[in-house]
Amino acid sequence: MARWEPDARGRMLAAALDLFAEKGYDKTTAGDIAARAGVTERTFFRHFADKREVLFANPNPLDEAVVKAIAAADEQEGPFQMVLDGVRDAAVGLAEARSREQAAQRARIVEATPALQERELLKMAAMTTAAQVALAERGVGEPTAALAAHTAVAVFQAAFSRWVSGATDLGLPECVDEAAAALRDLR
Amino acid sequence: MARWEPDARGRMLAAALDLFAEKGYDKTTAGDIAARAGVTERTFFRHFADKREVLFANPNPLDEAVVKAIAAADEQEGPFQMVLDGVRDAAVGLAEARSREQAAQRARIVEATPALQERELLKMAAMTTAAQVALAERGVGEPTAALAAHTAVAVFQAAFSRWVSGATDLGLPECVDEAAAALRDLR
DNA sequence: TCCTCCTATGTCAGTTACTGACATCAACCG
DNA sequence: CGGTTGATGTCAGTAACTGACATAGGAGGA
Repeated sequence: MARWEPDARGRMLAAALDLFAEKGYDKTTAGDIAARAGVTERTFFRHFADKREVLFANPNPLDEAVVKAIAAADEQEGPFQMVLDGVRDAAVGLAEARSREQAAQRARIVEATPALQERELLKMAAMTTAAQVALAERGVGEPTAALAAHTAVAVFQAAFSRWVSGATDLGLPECVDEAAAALRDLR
Repeated sequence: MARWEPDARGRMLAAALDLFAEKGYDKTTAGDIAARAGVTERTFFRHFADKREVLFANPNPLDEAVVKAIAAADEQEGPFQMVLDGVRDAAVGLAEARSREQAAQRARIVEATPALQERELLKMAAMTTAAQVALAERGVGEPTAALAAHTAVAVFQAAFSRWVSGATDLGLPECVDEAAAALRDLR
């Protein structure tokens, strides 16, 4: 028999989501989450760098998909299109990992808490930087790489918020296509 | 005679900048800053919502310039151009308020500290949202407004980082122009 | 002139997010 | 069977905040 119940991490993840939805992020202490998961607070902080991270612990981060797509992109595609393809792949992956309702609940929690918005922004910025670096490796110089990356990520964010809002029946990847089309019409 | 030295806030602002540059953000406690400014820690937190805010307490925030410019924009300008004009105005304001060297020192501190990057990102996001709202008031719908705002802010960020890097002799507003031109060539 | 309210600050105790050091013990490995 | 490992517990400590209350110049009115 094991010394402890297995999957402490999974239990903490679930407990955190529940508690944040029930009482809100601010009124939930790290100790609360640990207690509901049947572990100590110290164990919580061994698994998650900080209280916010529990909402951002993602087994397959979006960055990867983006970087991979850029590395594999067709030679003659423009830099923006490269990142956009990557972002679309990431969207496919995300939609497979989470239902829209799950994503929406999480989004509601994040939206209600500035501290969590900050962290989300940081993750998006990491994705942007990753794309930038990947572009640089394909020979794209500054500031083109930065702009392409920022713009494509903006498309992703617009698509994501539209998907989550429930204003459309489209899937997340299709929302990306839609937002990309809107961008082309911009200017 | 006054009960306390005047301009406690200004002293804390200066002390914080000094200490962050000397010891780094993480190794500087709120108490350290307060002590150097000749006040108590409690007073520090009365002036700044949290330790990070001391680096972001800006008398005239960039948002304002952007919103104002969008509200005043020419009827026939496209939404992206409206935000871009606003962002350029903001750049003029920022360059007037701070020398490039001041901006660079601050940027170095922020760059070295994830917690500060998060806050910076949040401020940028606030600027984006403000622009989005201002566009909506001019009748621009979603997701166009979101994309225009995000893209223009990306231009600003690219311009700012180029200006601060010292890789060019251009002023900040001219860097914005340059980045905007690079964007037009993108696709 | 004196009284009163206002405001910025000080004082202090408390909560919560984290961190480091060390102990424990099932499981695994030779 | 004994030694090692790894996930967890325990405990003490630091630092970021927060709320409640005290203090005393200064401004304004009676």
